[in-house]
Amino acid sequence: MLISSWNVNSVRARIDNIKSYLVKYKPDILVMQEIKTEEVNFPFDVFSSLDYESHVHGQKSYNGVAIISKKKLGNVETDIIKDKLKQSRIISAEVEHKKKKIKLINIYTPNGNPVDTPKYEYKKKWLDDLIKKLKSISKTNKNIILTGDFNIIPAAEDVYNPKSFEDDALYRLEIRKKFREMLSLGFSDVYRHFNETQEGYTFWDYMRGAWQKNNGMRIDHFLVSSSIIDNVKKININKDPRGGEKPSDHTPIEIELA
DNA sequence: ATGGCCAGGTTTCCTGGA
Repeated sequence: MLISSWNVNSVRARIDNIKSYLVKYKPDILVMQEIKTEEVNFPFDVFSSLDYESHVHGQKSYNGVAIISKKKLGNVETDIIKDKLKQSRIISAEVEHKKKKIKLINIYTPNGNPVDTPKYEYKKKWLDDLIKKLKSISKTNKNIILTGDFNIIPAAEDVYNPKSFEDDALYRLEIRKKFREMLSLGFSDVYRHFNETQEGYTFWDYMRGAWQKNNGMRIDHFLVSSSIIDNVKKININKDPRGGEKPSDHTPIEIELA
């Protein structure tokens, strides 16, 4: 089973890119972030014509997440975190794989910049609420896949210029600690599980020729429970879409479950 | 050495992104 996560930076502006990606790589499940549209304007028909069912937690202009799947999903929820600002940043569902009932959680963590503003406080609170929820879910379901745009650079090797990001909301020590806190609950950072030091950027800014210079960062992740890690055959950061026409600034990250 | 982008909506500027 191939599961992919991609911050598409507008599902409507990116629809041709997404279609090409689905046709070429045929993920069983694609979770998307920053769809930037309400459910009423979501292109359900495009995805159903490619045999995907769609589940959407939309929002006008900003944020918004969705899960599209070739496999039947159960128990879709969009409110497992109470979001004070009512932003659409999480959607979860259950999928069955090899007799395991897996809870798949798709997140779009707040960016948090600039750090001396309420935006940063919102990010910290949002991550604290997520961590609390992960703890409680873990009690009843041991098979969890947490994926999406975490807006966290976990370590120095995950950004082209760590020095300049020390006081950035994506890399501040306080934020990296929240990522470690998630790992301490028993999750594996799948990319680092398979790649000890190799860089694995998933985002390159549109500005300053970042893509051409490979000035990237690793902020999109797959975290899986210990019960799932042995099912993971491989993880791949698929750079093709980032190099294409009118790309998103993020590129898909994919895991293959055996 | 410096600045460089893109999307949506409130549309010819503003906000947000990372």
